[in-house]
Amino acid sequence: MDISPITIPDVVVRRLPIYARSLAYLAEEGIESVSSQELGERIGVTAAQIRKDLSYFGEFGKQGIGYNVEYLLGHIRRILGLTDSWPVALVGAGQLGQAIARYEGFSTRGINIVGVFDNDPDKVGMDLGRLIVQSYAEMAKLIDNQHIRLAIVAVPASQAQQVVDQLVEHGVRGILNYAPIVVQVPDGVWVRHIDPVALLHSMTYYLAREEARSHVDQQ
Amino acid sequence: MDISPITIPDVVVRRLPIYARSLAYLAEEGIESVSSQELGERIGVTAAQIRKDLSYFGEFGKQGIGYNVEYLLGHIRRILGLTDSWPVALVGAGQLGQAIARYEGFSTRGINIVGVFDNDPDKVGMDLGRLIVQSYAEMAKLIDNQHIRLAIVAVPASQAQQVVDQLVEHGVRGILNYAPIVVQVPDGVWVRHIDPVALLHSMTYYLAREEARSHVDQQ
DNA sequence: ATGTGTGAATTACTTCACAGCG
DNA sequence: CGCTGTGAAGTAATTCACACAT
Repeated sequence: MDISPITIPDVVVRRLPIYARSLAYLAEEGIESVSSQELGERIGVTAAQIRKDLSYFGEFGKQGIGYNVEYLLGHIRRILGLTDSWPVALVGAGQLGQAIARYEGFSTRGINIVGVFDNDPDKVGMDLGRLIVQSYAEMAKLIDNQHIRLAIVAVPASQAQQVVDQLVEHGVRGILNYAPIVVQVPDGVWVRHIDPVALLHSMTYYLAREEARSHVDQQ
Repeated sequence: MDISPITIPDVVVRRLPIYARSLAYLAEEGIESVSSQELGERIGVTAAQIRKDLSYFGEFGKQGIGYNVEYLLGHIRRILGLTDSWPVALVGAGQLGQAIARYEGFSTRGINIVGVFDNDPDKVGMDLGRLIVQSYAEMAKLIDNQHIRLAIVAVPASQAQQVVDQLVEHGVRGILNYAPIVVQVPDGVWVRHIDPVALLHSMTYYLAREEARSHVDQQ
């Protein structure tokens, strides 16, 4: 029934934003052309990987030259659906939620936080500069009315699942989850997790082994 | 020269902290035993994957029963080097750095932020509750004296590389980088990146396609 | 010359499926 | 029985290497 034959591997989709990010810096620097080799060195992937990844979507380079930075960046942005900015609901107005709400780096990259929500009555009404914390009731209305598809969850782990359930119920289809818990969502809903502690733990593994090794070496 | 034959795939190492996190919740709930099936359902991986991952490190389960939660958790913590807490330097005392400094979830999981540093004279001296912002000169001293191996970088992209260079120079071997740039490090130094915008962009890809599809369907 | 785009080869990762143990 | 641990089988992802375009 569906015509599109090949689905793009998720690993590739996850790399595209990194390519876009690096290309944006190159554009800022006024660099007009870049080879897969050069781009790869900047972001720590092989040239072949970049070429292969891009080949899923078309032919954007010129043999013997490389890629036109603006041209490729425009294409990747279009592929990622970043031609318009995306309205995003932010749930949780604690330390982390406040920092996210105040972070300037979202709007410059097509992410527009349109509401901050918390169920703590003490937080509702709080002024976060550009935004004022609202209740969950307002959240439901906003998502419905403005057709919000993306949300950031920055609530404690104990509340994350029920918040996600509510978001999904109202039509959110992509969730960036800062709570240290794997949330369950139905098919068709995307979740990405951010757990800084888990990332640190995946490094302590190597550091602990290195530490042990160097002690042995000293014997 | 080295005896250890098989090196563990990094994907496996990255999953261990997720297993540990989930096991810690199970322990809190008072659950004593868990099967790979049950654990897998909680965290969204297959039972076979969990068993295979664990098999790299030993045999921790009992046939017909499953895994003792405390026992397995203890083993994973030991594997990850989490028997003692890790001292960590935090660089950058902006909105994000402040939120990280105040976050309670580090200390409960073996990560102890022992210093916050910023090169902005206006920020140095700032009271962040448990910690006071110090200068980069103090940072170098602390890393040297306390033998700090882990750092969190929460400075603007433009400063990230030079901060990382300094950290590495003083002996830091694991870096959690919040700056939206891929930093270059020598061999033997580990870096993990957190870029919420890139994660959101990897979801807009799917949402944009879904959106387009539903419009076609309506014709 | 230089650097893309891509099938083929390789390597890495996941899942299967079942022997064996409690 | 139920569920682990694990070789074998099956997928997926990456890298190679080269024809071809500029």
